[in-house]
Parts: sequence; structure tokens; C-alpha cells
Amino acid sequence: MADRNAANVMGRGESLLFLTDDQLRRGIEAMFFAYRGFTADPDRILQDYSYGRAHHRAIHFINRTPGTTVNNLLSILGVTKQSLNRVLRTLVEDGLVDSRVGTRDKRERHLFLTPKGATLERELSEAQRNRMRDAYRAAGPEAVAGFRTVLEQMMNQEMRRHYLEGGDGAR
Amino acid sequence: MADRNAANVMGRGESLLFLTDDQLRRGIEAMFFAYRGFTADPDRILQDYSYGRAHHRAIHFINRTPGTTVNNLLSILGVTKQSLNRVLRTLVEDGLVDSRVGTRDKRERHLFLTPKGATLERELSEAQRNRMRDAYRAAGPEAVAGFRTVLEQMMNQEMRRHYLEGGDGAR
DNA sequence: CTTGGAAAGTCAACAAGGCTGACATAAACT
DNA sequence: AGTTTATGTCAGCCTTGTTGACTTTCCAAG
Repeated sequence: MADRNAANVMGRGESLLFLTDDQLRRGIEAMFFAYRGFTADPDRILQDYSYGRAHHRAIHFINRTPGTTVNNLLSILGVTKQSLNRVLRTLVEDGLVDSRVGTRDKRERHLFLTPKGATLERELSEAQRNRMRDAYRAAGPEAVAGFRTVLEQMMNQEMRRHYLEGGDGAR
Repeated sequence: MADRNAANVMGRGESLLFLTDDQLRRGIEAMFFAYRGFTADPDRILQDYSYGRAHHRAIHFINRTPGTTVNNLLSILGVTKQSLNRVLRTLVEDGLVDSRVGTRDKRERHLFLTPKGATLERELSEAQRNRMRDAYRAAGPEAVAGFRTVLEQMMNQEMRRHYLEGGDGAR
């Protein structure tokens, strides 16, 4: 029962134990529990500013691609413009994000972090990088490569596009 | 700038490029985009039943540990009892979950999936396993081991405890 | 030059799913 | 008998997602 799938795909005598239902469940739970750790540190910091994860995500991707348009951010984040707008408005009001009318196309707004926004970005990303670095260090380079490979395979097509557009990260 | 951390930890001449800020950012974004894929299939199914992720999580862990108590579920999920109760109540009302008063300690409620609940559980977990299996298959066994190793390191202490309690998954 | 449609913003209403605080009940423990 | 524990429940709040309707701006094609 637990390894019914392994039996199905066993081909050339390889050990495909990693494809059993039980192994897959372990992977699923690993994702669930790890994601909690992944967001824990930024969430704690954001509380001090009365912001939420939605603000963090916006700040992260504006920092990654300065001058990005609202529409581009929309497709990266996969939310509605109304939802994003609410977040962006508070960030602009609070002076963390600068929204500049496009020069070529004046309908578009190009988004930039202000110095204040960049400061919060650093605080958030440093906390998140620290956790990631500790995990990477404990796991070692080969585990890290595998980690990234599996995650890339788990993405939807469109998400993978956005991921790959984010610079090659010295791959 | 981008590799200032690598410089700091470079020890015995190993290539520690995987610890640069840029590599860490890549890992962070991989987690973000992959988690979206990870939840996409169940989310779609849940819509047909007017349930959300919270219901899925409850169903998953009741299935994993039949007879688990409310308190135990609470500490696994890391939410308040009010939040969990709202979800559990609808699941019991809809006949997906059976809540039985404890025999030894009658204050406790032990939670079980009904046949109907088990059916939904299978539908959800099969969708999620399919994606996980495809990712595993494309990435290969060694990548999978690395994937799990890094995720385990990323968990908080308490989450790791719950993770390890979930059976050894033929490790 | 006019007009169609894209980009952006806004208002309103709603839902899921978190949270806190207060309180009730039954059972177990001391 | 009194306290603690496990659970459930009510009320109210917040964030962040949704849909729908509408306006303004403005590029670009006819």
C-alpha cells in the first residue's frame, strides 16, 4: 500500500523508493513546515511596522527589479490589482515606495524603493537570508543544488518564467 | 557586494558560491514561487467544496494521525483554537470528520476522517502527490535528498519535532 | 483627429482565515 | 473542595484575498 507507486515505476532495477506515497507525503509536509520557518522571521519584523506578508512581497520584488511596473508586479504576485493597490498605496503614503509616472508611456507607474523602503527591505531580507544561509551551510552545496532543482520543478510554468527572469544567480 | 558573505566564510578553499547574497535570494524566490505551485492544485479542488487551505491542513493531519486530539492538531498547525475550531466545526457538520470523546480522558476529543472525509483527503493528496512526484522524477533521487535536507534545516525547532513525529518515511 | 482599448486607480461589498478577550463546561488532578 | 486542563463558543477586529462597476489618462490604429 505504502509503496504501490514504487512498484509501478520500478524499471531498470533502480531504487525508486523516493517516489513512494509515503516519501511524497514526507516531502509535502517538509514543504509545509519549512515554509513556516521561511516566513517566521520577516513576519516578526513586519509586526513592528504594522505591515503584513503582502507588503514584504511587494517590497522584495520592487527591490529586485527597480522601476518595475504595477502590471508586471501584478503578474509576479498573482493577485488582483485592487489587492496590490491597497498595499502599494500604504507603502507610498508611508514613504517606502516611490511611484513615478512612466516617461515613454505615461499610463504606467514605475516603482522604486525610497531610502526608507530600502532600509526595511534590508532588514527583512537579511533576516530571511540568515535563515537560508544557516540551512544551506548545514546542508552543504550538493543538497542546495538538489533543493533548488526540486523547487524549480514544482513551479507552474508562468512562475518559472518569473523566477528565471530574476537574474541567473550565478548558476 | 554580492559575494561579501562568501568571502567571510571561505575556509579551506571550497567553493562556497552557494552562500552569496544573490544565491540566497534565488533560494528565497524559489521557495516563494514553488510554494505557489505546491498549493495550486489542492486550492483548485477545494473551491468546488467551498473549503480553504485551512480545511486541507486539518484534513491532512487528521489523516496522518487518526485519533489525534484537538490540542495536538493545534500545536502542529500553530493557530489559535478559535481559528481551528471554526474549521473543524464545518468539517464535522459536513460529515467529513468524526469527533469522538476520549475514553481515558473524557475532556479530549479524538478526530477521525469519515469515509466521506477520507475521499476528499485522497483527492487532495493525490493531486499534491502528483505534482511532487513529477518534480521528484524530473529532479532525481539525489536532488530529492538535498531538497529534504535543506527544508528540514529551514524549520523551527518545534516544527521539526512535529515533522519527525510524522513517521520516518523510510529514511 | 477621433476613437478603441490598455493601464492605472478607486469605491464598495464580501469572504477566508488569522487574531484577542471573555466566558462556559466537564473532567481530571491535587 | 479547589485548581488546572481540554474544549467549545460568542463577539469583534485585522489582513489580504476576491468580484464588479466606474473613471481617468493616454497610446496607437484607423
